Parts: sequence; structure tokens; C-alpha cells
Amino acid sequence: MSVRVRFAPSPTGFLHIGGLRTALYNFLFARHHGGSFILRVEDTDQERTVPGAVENIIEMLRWVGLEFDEGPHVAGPYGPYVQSQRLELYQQQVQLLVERSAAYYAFDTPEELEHMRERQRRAGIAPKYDRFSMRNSFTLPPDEVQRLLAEGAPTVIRLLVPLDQEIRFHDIIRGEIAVHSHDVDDQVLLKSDGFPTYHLANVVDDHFMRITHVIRGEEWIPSTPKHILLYRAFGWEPPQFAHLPLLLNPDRSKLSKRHGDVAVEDFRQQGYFPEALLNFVALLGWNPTPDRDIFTLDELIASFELNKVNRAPAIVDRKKLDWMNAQYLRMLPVDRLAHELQPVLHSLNYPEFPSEYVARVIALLRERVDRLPEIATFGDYMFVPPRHYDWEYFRKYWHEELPAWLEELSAVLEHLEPFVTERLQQRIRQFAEERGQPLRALVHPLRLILTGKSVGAGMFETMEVLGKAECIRRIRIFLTEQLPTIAEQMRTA
RNA sequence: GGCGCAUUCGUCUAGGGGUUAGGACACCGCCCUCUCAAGGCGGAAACGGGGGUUCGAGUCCCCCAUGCGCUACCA
Repeated sequence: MSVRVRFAPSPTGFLHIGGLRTALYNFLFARHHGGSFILRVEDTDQERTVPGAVENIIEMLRWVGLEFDEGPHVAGPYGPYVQSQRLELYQQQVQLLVERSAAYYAFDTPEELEHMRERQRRAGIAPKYDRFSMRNSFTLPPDEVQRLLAEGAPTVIRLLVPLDQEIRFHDIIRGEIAVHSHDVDDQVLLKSDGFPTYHLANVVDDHFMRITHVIRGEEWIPSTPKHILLYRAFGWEPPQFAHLPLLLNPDRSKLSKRHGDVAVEDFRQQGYFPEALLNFVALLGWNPTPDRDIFTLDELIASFELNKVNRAPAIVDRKKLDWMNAQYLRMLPVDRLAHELQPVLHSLNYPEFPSEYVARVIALLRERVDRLPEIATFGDYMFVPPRHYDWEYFRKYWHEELPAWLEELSAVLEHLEPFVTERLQQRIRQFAEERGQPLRALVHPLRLILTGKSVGAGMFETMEVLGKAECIRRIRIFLTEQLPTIAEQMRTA
């Protein structure tokens, strides 16, 4: 039987990186075994469903390169893939359970349930549906039950959990897990609005969609016994289970927005590469080989093994993501990067530049930043003349004769051909030596004049990319507009 | 409270009876150097505690502690 797995988000918000990892592991498992990767939308809670959430989830997964084989947007033989479109199926199936006495009707109001829990809390016992004291088909006479049903009174259907039984199941990641039926609640299966709860819909769909492996978050471990009970009651073979460890904030709390960005969309917006984000998230809870950290999707697929996934939760470390993204920034082809940087340059209102030029700037600066968009800000001087100068830096290398040298150097550069790194290096070094100065006495002022900053790529490489005309222009502007006043300050200071 | 899951450097992890407990990020130092990076070299840094089992436990078992999850007509 071929492997079939599903990613089953509820459309209640944006895809966050925990969801991304769950989707990724499902995807890796499916691809590794040549199986199918299915999207199923679990929108059984009318109140919490957020319009547009499904589209966002699909778009984010597509952005990182995870494509589904079946789902609401691609169809498939086991649809519909949206639970709100399968209500009739759940209702039919749960009816079977009632007929087999594996489930029963209950008529309690929310207030009655609240009172029950209040009593239990005061008595110091675990809150759990009390089958024998509430209003349901156990406590009510049959004709009364019939009457309530006929009247259309608010009704739910609950799972009849066996009284004294150990429920056990095997988890691929964690091994045997056992829970006593005492500790399993008579879970609502069909809500009074006719919608199924997660538990019912999940089991029914996994069965009819022929899901072979359920790979989901650890928070589902406590309800898996209910699912096992349902499979038994239906007489179906349960799928295999694998519960993934949680992803945590740096303070070990459950991943949340309050601790920074968690939505995949946020990372995209900040200029992280999809490859880097996916690579990073893949290594939270699993690693293909301990000797390196950078893997292609194909490599991840080839080495993925569910039973090698860790059991302990993992903390999301932004620093490592930054490092990983930087690795990709250095190895991705510059023409792609240039293409992606153009919109950023545009949004910053920089003039238009040919991709050829943008590519050269990227090659020049990519080792100095973590994310592509930073090139536009860190290297702003490659696109517009410096507007601010780091005078502190300038002061450090100030020399009485600097104004004169700059005049002379400007003339020298005018005649330098070709205007390339090696020639610049050689000529400026010679220029400094002729004046009994170390190279840095010229390079630093030049850097300030050309870039406004104290940091950046190699000066000669930078000059070559900037081009002769622009270099000379910036020196001339500096000489006439900045130097007269600044020189005066330097002398008096 | 009950039930469940988990526990190796600060973080991600390798390890599955015999290891100087390895790698990566971050951190510190040195080298390189026109600055900043990158890179190279080096450093500091971990098996939560207690009992067992065994000739021998990070590795197996039990207890405790701690953390997290679940405990809805949410998923």
C-alpha cells in the first residue's frame, strides 16, 4: 500500500513555522516513500474560521516549494478536501456509531455543563463528562429521548468510552503509549450545529482518504486514545501515528507571536530565502547527518526517516536562521538575487539600474549581510551618493595635507586605465608611497568620501564597480561642498 | 488537581553499554587585512538528581525534580 499523508490545518490564521515544519515532515515522508501529500482543510469550527486563511497557507507552502498532490486547490479522487463540505458523511457515520451503541445522545445545555464542572472542581475531581448524572440517553427514559430528538432539541452525540480498559497505541517517534479509559472523556463527536468535532472528522476523513500515516504535533497525543476508540468502533484499521515535538520560544513557552515573528509570511517579508527557512525548520527536531547543516530539499527527502525525529521540543533560534540565510545568500546565483533585489531598490526610490550592475553590487556585498534586502541599505551608496558622512571616522585619518592629496589623486584617477581593482590598488599604493604615507592614509578618507561609511567591501573593488566617472564625481563634490568647512573644523579642533 | 510527553554545551544536535562525549549557531582569542565581513586556527561550554542492572552506564530499568502539552459543542 502506498504511503498517503496529510497536512490538516484549521484555517484560523496564518501559517506559522510550527505548521511549516509539520507540513515539511509530512512532505518529506511522502516524497521519501514515493507517496502522496494531501492538504485537508479542517474548518469544523464555524466561529474560528478566518476568511483567506486557506489561501495564505497554500501560498506560503508554495513559496517554500511544498506542493500538494491532492487538496481543495488541486482536486483528487478522495475529495472534497474541505471538511465543511463533507458534513453529510460525518452525520451518516456517527449514526452508525449510535446504532452500535458506541455513541449516545446528550441534551445538556452549556450552563448545565458548566455547573457540572464547577461541582467537580469543588469536589477536587478531574473535570470529565459525567455520563450518569447528566441529561442523555443513559439517564433519560427512551420515550423522553425520542421526544427530544423529534422536537429538534439541541443535541450532541458523544463517544461512549469503555469503563475500565487500557488503551494503547504505537507511536513511530515515541514507542508505546498507554492511557486508561478512566482518563478519557466522553468526547462530543457531533456538535449541536450538525458539525463534527475534530476527533470525528479527523478519523472519518483519514479513513476514507486512505491516510496511512498521521504525522502531527505532540499536542494531539492526549486525544489519540479517543481516535483509537473510534477506529475500533467503526471497525477500521487505524493509520500509524507519529507525534512531532513542539517548537518553543526562547523562553521555552509555546511558540507565539508575542516573542517575535512566527508567521511564515513575516520571514518572507523580511527577505529570508524560502530554501533557508525550509532548511532551518527541517533541522528543528531532526538532522540528516551531523557533519553539515546545509541541505537541498532533495537531500532532505533522500535521508528523511520518521523514527529518527527527536522527542524533545526545540527552541527556535533566530541567530542560526540568520546564519543559514547568509549561507544561501552566498551560494545562490547572482542573477536570481539581482532579480529579487530590484523591487527592493524600487521601493527605496533608488534610480533604475541594469541587472548587470545590481548583480555586481550583490557580489561585492553579499558576504557582509545576512539577508538580501540588507544589501540595499548596507550598500545604499552603491545606488545613491552618500548623504551622511561618518565624521568620526574621517577625523581618525585626517591629515593636514589631505585636501591637496585628494586634488592630486583625483587627477591621477582621471587618467587611470583600465579602472579596475588591480590597477587601482597598485596606483593608489604608489601614490601613497610617493608621499611617504601608508596605504590606509588614503584608503580611509577615500572610503568616507565614496561611501560615507567606515565599513564596506574592499575599497578598490568598490571603486571598480562604482566606476571611474562616479568616483571622480563624488570626490569633486566632496572637495567643493564638504571639505572647506570640515577642514577648518579639523584644524581648530 | 488529573493524565500524558519530554530531559546531552546558552541554542540546534551526534551518540543507542567500553568515546579524550563529536559537529553547527552564538560567544571569546589569534591569524589574514585598506575598514567591516568572510575565511583559517584555537578556546570556553553539556549528559537534571538519586537509586538500581552490569566487569563497565549519556546509552537499559525505577523513583524524584523540572519543563511542556492536554484536560471545550477549539483545533
